[in-house]
Amino acid sequence: MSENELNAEHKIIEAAAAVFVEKGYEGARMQQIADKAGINKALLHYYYRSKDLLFEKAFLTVASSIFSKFFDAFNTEGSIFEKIENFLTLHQDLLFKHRKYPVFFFNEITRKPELIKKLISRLDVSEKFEKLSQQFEQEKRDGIIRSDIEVPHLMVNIVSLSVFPYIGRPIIQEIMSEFDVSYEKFLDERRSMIAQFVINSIKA
Amino acid sequence: MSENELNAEHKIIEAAAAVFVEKGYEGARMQQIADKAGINKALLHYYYRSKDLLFEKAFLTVASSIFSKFFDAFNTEGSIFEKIENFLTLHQDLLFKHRKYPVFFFNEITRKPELIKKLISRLDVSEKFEKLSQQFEQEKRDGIIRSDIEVPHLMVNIVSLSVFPYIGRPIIQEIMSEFDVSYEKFLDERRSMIAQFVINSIKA
DNA sequence: ATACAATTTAACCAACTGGTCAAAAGTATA
DNA sequence: TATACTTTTGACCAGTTGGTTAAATTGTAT
Repeated sequence: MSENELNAEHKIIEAAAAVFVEKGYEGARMQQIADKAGINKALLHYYYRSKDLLFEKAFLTVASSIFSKFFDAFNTEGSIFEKIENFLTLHQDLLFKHRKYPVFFFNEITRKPELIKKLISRLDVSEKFEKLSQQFEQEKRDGIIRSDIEVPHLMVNIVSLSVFPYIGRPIIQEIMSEFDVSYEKFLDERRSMIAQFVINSIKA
Repeated sequence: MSENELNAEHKIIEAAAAVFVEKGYEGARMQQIADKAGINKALLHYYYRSKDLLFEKAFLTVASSIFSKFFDAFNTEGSIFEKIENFLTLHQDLLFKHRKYPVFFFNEITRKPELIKKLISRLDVSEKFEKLSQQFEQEKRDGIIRSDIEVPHLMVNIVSLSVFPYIGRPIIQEIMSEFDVSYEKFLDERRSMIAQFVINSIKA
């Protein structure tokens, strides 16, 4: 088996992920997934039994791969400000590469919240967040960031600012186009702006 | 016709909006909408021809009602900081009341971006944003907010911070539950935190 | 070459979906 | 009350959907 001639099992997951992200669970069709994978529809059921199980497998595969990268960004050398910048660079790169993923992801976990428990138990989220949280608390004690900063809020703020322009893209882009602002340029500006905005608001 | 005995046309829109928000366009069933409205399925088509047209009518009705309120918050007396606080209070009240709306809204406009043009032309968005933008620029010239603040980014930042905890609720809530943080409390804390966070980062 | 298991397919199916239609029920007008 | 209209309904339909099955094909070990 060569590297680009994947086996059916793997081809199916790739095709399923692409179709599910594009159309959502309800809008996706098993036939379309089979076509994209270049196989017969019955083979989908041979390997993954049902649409539900195929979705879960594809969802968890892609989500695990993406989320595990997020934590890596904080396991780098440097100050807390540099780490925030590292995370945002990685986050923005991934968002740029997978523009449709955020809306898909948040829609599906809202439709079926059990997915989150399965995703979290795959990655070692608790432990990683614990470390991250302690790091922020240390920076507070060291007087590097403001002592009234609540760490959970700060983390949510950083992700919010980074991901929302991709979730709300159609409406923000349309409004901005009326003011002749290019959305590509807008997104690019945000790369440095967000870090600046966050750091401004937390530095002691 | 009494006030709570609505006519069929109106009952249908209310039922449609509820089912569409709950299940999304693809997941919603005409039969379920008819049941919720307490009428026959054929009557849906009698009034609104097709699922597509019914969806568009229900979507635009609800979205227009919500969005028009947003602009009101900025047409109040007081400093720019008070206006930001006003907007965030209203925004958070609406989000609390319609928790499932954001994910529905952003999913549907991603699926069908034409909806945005129709929504924007209904409200007088261009004019309202122009006014709002000029107001921010004036505050910059008056030295009340930092002169390097880009207004479009600031507006997106404010909305991002406010709405994201409702979009990402399932995953944030699950992670926080592992650290014994109540999500209700977390959302409540954000009401004052967001305004503080934004003002910290823009005040001159 | 043969037997056996794993993979892949074409054909099929029952359930469901959005949508139609002709008839019935209701309502106003003369 | 007879007439013309709008509103509401039950029954129905064609197309689509996820899923099944038995047979064919391929791979593999003996």
